Amino acid sequence: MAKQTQVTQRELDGPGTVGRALGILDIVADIGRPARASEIQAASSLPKGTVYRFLQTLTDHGMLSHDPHRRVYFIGARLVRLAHVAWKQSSLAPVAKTHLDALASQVRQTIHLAQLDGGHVLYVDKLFPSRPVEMFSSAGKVGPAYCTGVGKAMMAFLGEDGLASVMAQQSFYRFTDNTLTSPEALLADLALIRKRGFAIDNEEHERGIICVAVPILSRNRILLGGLSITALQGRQDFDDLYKLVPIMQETATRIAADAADWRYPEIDIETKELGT
Amino acid sequence: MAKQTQVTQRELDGPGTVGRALGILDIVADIGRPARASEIQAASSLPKGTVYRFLQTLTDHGMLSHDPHRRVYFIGARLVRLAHVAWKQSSLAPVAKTHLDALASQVRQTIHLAQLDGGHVLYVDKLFPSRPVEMFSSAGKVGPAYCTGVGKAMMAFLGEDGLASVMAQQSFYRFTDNTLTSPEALLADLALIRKRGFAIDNEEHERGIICVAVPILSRNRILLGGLSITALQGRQDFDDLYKLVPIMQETATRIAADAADWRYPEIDIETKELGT
DNA sequence: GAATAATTCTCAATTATTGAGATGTCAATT
DNA sequence: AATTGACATCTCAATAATTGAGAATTATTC
Repeated sequence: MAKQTQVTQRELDGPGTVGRALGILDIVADIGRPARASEIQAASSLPKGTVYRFLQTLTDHGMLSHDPHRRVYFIGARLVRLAHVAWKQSSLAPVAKTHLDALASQVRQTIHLAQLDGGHVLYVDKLFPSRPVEMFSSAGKVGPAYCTGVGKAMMAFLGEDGLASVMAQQSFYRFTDNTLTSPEALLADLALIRKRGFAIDNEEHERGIICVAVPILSRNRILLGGLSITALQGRQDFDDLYKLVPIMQETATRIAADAADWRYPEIDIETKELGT
Repeated sequence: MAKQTQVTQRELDGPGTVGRALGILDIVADIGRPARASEIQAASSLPKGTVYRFLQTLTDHGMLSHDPHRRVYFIGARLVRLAHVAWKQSSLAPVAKTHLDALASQVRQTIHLAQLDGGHVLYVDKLFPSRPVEMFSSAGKVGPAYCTGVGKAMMAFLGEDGLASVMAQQSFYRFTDNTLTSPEALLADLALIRKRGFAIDNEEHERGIICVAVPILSRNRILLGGLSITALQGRQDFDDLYKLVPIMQETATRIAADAADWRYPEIDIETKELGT
């Protein structure tokens, strides 16, 4: 139960067999390493037999893998396949790629592309100018919404209903001295962000890390995602970052425009080229 | 129903609510683009009501996303998060990374890292020397096993039971003139591969593409994955590729050795560093 | 090798799933 | 505009699958 990975407990009880099964899946993902059945059952609120049965079912269906030797279960490779599809069709990353590349070549700083998922920030792409890109290693990571630049930038442009739901899922854990730890403080900041059009993170999540972030909004102002540029406190200050906001906003606009056209292509020819 | 994406129909009937739900998930993934409910229901063998209910359930749980305007469902972003975990803990990619980088810098050719999943080849990493790396865009892709280098390299070193199951899932669709289109031909090739220790793909999947591939085997000869180097027919021939086999095998050995140590770390400190 | 923990199995009661059809909703067409 | 047809959602009683406590089995620890 690491503070970071605080994924709001999904409803594991009541009706809904599939919901419960997916809950097990989440528990395994939260544990984040191969886990024993007993451990998983302890983390769940379900009776022994049920959990063991679910583990078998999920394993049979490839959602989990099972190492009989060590007697551990872990997230199965089948999900990697599903994720490929997910990432391609349900994330902004493919659409944003060219625009982010362009941005990266200009600003030469770490850029994150993120979306909201279940009240948390889901990073779908990351550009780090010096090192090449690390594959999934950053895409797929989740982070808190209330204390990150992208998180706040996105929350600020959420509809009333959506915002309420996301707010309810924030833990307000104090990561640093600057972390906003109350709904009131956060809402105040969100109002400001909405007004000026971008968010800042002043070491609220991690000491020494500051960033600016802008939302990515569709033409009809629907929130699509967020985009941030990160810097190390000391090496750069907010005055430097502020200068980047216009170009970031322009990038966001371009991404949104492309997203409108590309998000639901009628025919999606799978990139033919593939090795062997 | 593209020929490429021929994923064997999973059991959608009989007992097993979760199985059926996951089947729906697969159907959506197979379609590969946002799909209407009716389309999904048609692809399934389940009655209307059931499918619609599953779609709602899966959407509620974030496995699918739903665009009410266009009335389409598509794979949800939540899977991207799960996949991050999957990729990290259930794929060879993180472990293999350094070794593949080393290999890439020496051979300067396209390298694929793959694993077997449900009878198909699941690519978990790809190194393309010239362009940097494209994120998920290649990881997560699936390909046929019977007509690709890695696929055959892996099949050749499968246990009897495992091989039977994988064989049963091959479509033997003829992609090119060289494609092996019968179990017999394939088995003969597998015997040869087992003997000499590596596989070749002589334009069996795609015209003009040739490759060599080696299996990645644990110390106790358990199949972990496969590794291939691709070339364009004409620019290079097999004599060139054969020269690479030793270094590939050495890389495979190193990966296997690391995998034994790293695959199930007791404590897995999530890479702390993460933007904002 | 005994003791303890972890996992699998058993089985009747229960309850959630089912699915055919009726109802509601949207979009295109005449 | 109004009608049509396709699509999506909802209803509800019968059914069949899930459930879960506990026993039996298997591994692991001391």
